[in-house]
Amino acid sequence: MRPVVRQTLREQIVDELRMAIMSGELAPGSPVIESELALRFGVSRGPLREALRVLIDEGLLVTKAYTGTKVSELSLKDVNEIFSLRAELEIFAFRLVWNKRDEAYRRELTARHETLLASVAAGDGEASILHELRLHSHVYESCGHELLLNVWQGLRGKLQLYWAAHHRAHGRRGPLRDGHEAYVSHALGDDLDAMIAEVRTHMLNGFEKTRGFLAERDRQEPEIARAG
Amino acid sequence: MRPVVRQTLREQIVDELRMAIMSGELAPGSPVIESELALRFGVSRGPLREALRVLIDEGLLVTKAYTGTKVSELSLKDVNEIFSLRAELEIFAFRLVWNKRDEAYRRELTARHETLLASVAAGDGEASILHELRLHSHVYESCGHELLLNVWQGLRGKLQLYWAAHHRAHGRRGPLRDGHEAYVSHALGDDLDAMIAEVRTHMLNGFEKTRGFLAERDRQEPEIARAG
DNA sequence: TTAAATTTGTACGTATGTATC
DNA sequence: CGATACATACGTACAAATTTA
Repeated sequence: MRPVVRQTLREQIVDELRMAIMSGELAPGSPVIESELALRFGVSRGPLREALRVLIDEGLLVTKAYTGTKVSELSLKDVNEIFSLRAELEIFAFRLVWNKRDEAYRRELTARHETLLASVAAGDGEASILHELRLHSHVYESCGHELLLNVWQGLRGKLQLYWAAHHRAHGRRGPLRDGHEAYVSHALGDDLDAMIAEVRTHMLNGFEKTRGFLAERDRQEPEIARAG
Repeated sequence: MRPVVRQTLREQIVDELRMAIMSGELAPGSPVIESELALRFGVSRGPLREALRVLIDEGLLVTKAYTGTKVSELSLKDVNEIFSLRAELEIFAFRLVWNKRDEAYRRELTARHETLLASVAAGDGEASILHELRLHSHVYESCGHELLLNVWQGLRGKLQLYWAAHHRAHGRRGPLRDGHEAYVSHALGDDLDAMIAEVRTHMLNGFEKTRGFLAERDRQEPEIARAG
């Protein structure tokens, strides 16, 4: 017999909804109506409302009392703040892990990079997003600082939400590039200061690469021009 | 007439419960039974469960499915992680605000320090906890980084929960000291590197001051010795 | 195994605030 | 401005699932 799903309904709903949001299946700005979702998931409104509350607290949904709930839309300021804070957190994580790096650390980091390279080579944008985040997660998982890992996972969700939207908007046309050779080689090397500099450069690049897209998006839909 | 409380019941419950937890009225480890609370607050299970979910996500409550919920108990590792992460975040905040400090910044910082000094002089431990956290909050509020402020407020809640327990355990005996003269004077000064060094020292001191208490507590209650 | 305690889930109704016509 | 539609917010009552003693 199977383990019968040892999760509460709320937990299952949270997982499925989070997946749907972060994959872009539920696009940023989409209305999220609890009565509809309850029907779709085949559950009552109680556990569904609790699941929504979890995602609201995570920042993946935004809600206004008595009015409605929708998937978060990230502003340029949000993305800037995510990248700038990420730089500090990731540098801290590398400082913590630096002298504890062992063979397992190096193997796993290399493996994740190769997985990323494979998805990039295959032109799979969806997978590339996941694998890039998985590559960066490695240092947080390795540094032994649970609180830091938690904070990172909160940022990670919003980043993935943004990138999924980015990817959907730009389609899967065009070749992907990796851009993590320096990151990985420094993370395996012996120069901590160089690693720190690389993280700062990497985050700046990440922000610059994305600001153009957001600026364009906000120009195309300046105010939604009161159109329903 | 007053604005009639423009809050939902859930928001009111979250605020009141958070206050009760952080003030120590609900001690760490205390069981939290939703049917009891619903009765006490005079509300139904719906909004109460949603309020509990918010506090669980904040880390102030811990829960196990189908079993129960209780107020979080911080371990030595938790406190260590909070202080170490805090150092990084607060240094980042000072970097951001450093060249934007104006007269309002200096006035407010000085005012908060004087408020703290007053409560210390009055021997009011409860108030001193709040005012110390308020003093440290200032740089996060001033730096213009909303995400950073959010992360800090998450940490702040757990810190306050811990300190309230600390204060209750040690009683209000003994004189309090402030220890923020160097912090404030550097925060008003012109040497950013000195400020950064001071933050690191300050956090180390904060952790060292508290580790003794936690070690003692864990020695007194080693395993709760299967006593109900 | 049973029983108790607690959470978890369902169903349905009403109230309230918001937005829009 | 008023009326109305809509979605959330809240309440009650009951049933089911899970863990622990």
